[in-house]
Amino acid sequence: MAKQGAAGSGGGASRRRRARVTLHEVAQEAGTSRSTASRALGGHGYVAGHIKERVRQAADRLGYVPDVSARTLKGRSSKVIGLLVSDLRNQFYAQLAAGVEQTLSDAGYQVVLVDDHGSEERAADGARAFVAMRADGVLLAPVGRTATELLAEHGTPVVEVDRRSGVRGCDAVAIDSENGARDAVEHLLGLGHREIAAVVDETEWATGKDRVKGYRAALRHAGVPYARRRVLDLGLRGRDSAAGDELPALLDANPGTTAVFAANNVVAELVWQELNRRGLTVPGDCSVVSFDDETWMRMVEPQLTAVRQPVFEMGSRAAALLLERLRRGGGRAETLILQPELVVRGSTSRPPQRG
Amino acid sequence: MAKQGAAGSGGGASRRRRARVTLHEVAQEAGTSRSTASRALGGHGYVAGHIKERVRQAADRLGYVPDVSARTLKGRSSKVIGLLVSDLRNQFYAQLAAGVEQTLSDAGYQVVLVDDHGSEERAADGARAFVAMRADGVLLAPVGRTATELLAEHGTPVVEVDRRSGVRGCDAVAIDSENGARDAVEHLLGLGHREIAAVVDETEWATGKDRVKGYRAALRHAGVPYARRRVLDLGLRGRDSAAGDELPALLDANPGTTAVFAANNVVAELVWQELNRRGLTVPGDCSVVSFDDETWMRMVEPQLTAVRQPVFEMGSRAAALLLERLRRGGGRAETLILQPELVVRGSTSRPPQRG
DNA sequence: CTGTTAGCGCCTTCAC
DNA sequence: GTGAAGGCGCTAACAG
Repeated sequence: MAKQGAAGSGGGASRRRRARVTLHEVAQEAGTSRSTASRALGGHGYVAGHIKERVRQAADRLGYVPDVSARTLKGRSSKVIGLLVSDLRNQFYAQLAAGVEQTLSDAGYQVVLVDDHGSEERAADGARAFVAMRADGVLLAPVGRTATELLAEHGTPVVEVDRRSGVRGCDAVAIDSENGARDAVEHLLGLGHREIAAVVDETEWATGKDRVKGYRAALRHAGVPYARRRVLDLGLRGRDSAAGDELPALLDANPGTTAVFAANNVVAELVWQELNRRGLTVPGDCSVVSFDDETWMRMVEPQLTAVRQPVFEMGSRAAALLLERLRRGGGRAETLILQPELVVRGSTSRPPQRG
Repeated sequence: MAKQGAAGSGGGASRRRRARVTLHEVAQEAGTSRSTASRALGGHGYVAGHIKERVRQAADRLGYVPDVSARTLKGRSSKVIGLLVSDLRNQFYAQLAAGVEQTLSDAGYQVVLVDDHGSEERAADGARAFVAMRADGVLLAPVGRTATELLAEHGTPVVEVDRRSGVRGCDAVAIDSENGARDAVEHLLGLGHREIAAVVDETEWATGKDRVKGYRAALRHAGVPYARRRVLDLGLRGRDSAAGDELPALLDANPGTTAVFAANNVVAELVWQELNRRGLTVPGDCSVVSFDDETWMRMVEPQLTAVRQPVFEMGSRAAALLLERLRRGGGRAETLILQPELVVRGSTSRPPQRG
């Protein structure tokens, strides 16, 4: 699989790390004291114009880059924000991270990324690392509550993204899952579907719970009876294993099913594949709606009807909220709810006529 | 789109950041000096067993977390590695980042993520930030050479991923693009195709250049003439705009085209959509091979024949190579070439018979 | 306007 | 075995 290639032009990697250029040397080069040099570069306090210029040039000439550790230690902000996601390979989190990164780097912050792979322990380790680095704040996408608590303990400002753990009221940004799910299911009901299955990942957090809530609300509102056996909770196992046989079992147990509501991109993928495997046509035999709209859903034929979540935006909004909190300091915790949007495409139609 | 939600349980976010617990306080609590406490926690030097225990407990009780800035300043490693990618929204880079993150966090390092959005300037800023943070090393995925040069200048170890800029021979990990492309095109030739179009993103870096090279090598080897007009270089514009009309123009100008080689996931997407738009069936009217295998390629019908790259692995290998370099210090620069693998699926078949 | 002084939190000699 | 002292690089007081 891998072979050792020819080495590069050589010698390069062997160059020893050069001694770092410090403010002291810049000052010497410019013929001033360190504090003056500091002021000249930092732009604070009084410095004569020509001196400032001289220092700047010296810094440039020497390739001076201020040392963040020293600055941070001195008590100023670290300009670091922690970002904890639970699976970067999932496009959802990748988009989220991209949104976060953009906003933060525009504001001059650095993003430290931790992927906990759904492990509460890794999440806690990440949180500790953020504290150790004196992160100015942290963004937390779904993980347990230990990380949140740990950070709260240390007084690090936290914004939760895509879920609300309810720990101390810290700030949060989330999608209106209940509403989105309700829209999706009402769309199916409006087309005439009555036996609608729901496939979920987890129902422990608000995210999953609310989607089921929305599903039930839509049914109730339409006077369609809710049946527990039509709801499958894969319990995060779906993420690793190939969902085993629970999904097939669901379909087998409910042969009358004419539509499936998939509560996120991971389960949508499983549903789509299972229907294909069975040779069922979509939407002819079975309609499908997904909560979350990924690339592949617009590439397949028919394209999937989906609840589009502004994921990138959610990331940048969360980052902005955190920055705002840093600026303002205290104050009431805020929760921002973003509305998703149902995009009707080809995977939903009227249910097949019963023979 | 967004509305202000109800505030949380209140007061939480307003808690002022508590004064950080320092080694000094731990020492006091344990009734020792700071140096002893330091040794006890660090596990270096001589400390009496019971004292060590006492210090540990004190630290626990107080929730002590050592300060990285101070440690870094003191001259020890920052335990930070920079990661620069050019587009986190692209699954390719997200996977790469995931691989990097996993390996580094397993090794106790923190990952600072910068997304330069293809801008050389942002890349340079990122590089400077890495230097400022005293990053122990940096991983660079495609960007110009300024970032690499800047880091080399400061003596920061760099591993280039998915491309080789050739700057000083720094370490690199890449996919064998030429071979992969050649495999893909030979597969098409083997099926009987003669008029094969190639669509590329860029030909400035080894990555794109080598894929075209592989394409040409396959043709040459099969004695099929190479025609410049069958090669389209979208020049990274494809990433932003909807590829404008260059792709349609390519197909119009080469009506005899029976197969397309798409040099990466971005162009593959464009090609797939364009063929669909034209109502051409795949592979009936036109075969398609993609370099890079994304989720959607296995969801569509027919599934795409693709050159699978071990992207996640490339990330973790690059990270491992960097760690190795940090351990060893100097030595010859190394380049690791990973072999991709052609996965034949449904989007390729024999060319249509000419009427 | 500029230089001197002090100290952020940690670790590492060096004496005891 | 343990404590005292110094300094990493920077900046905020304070003198001058």
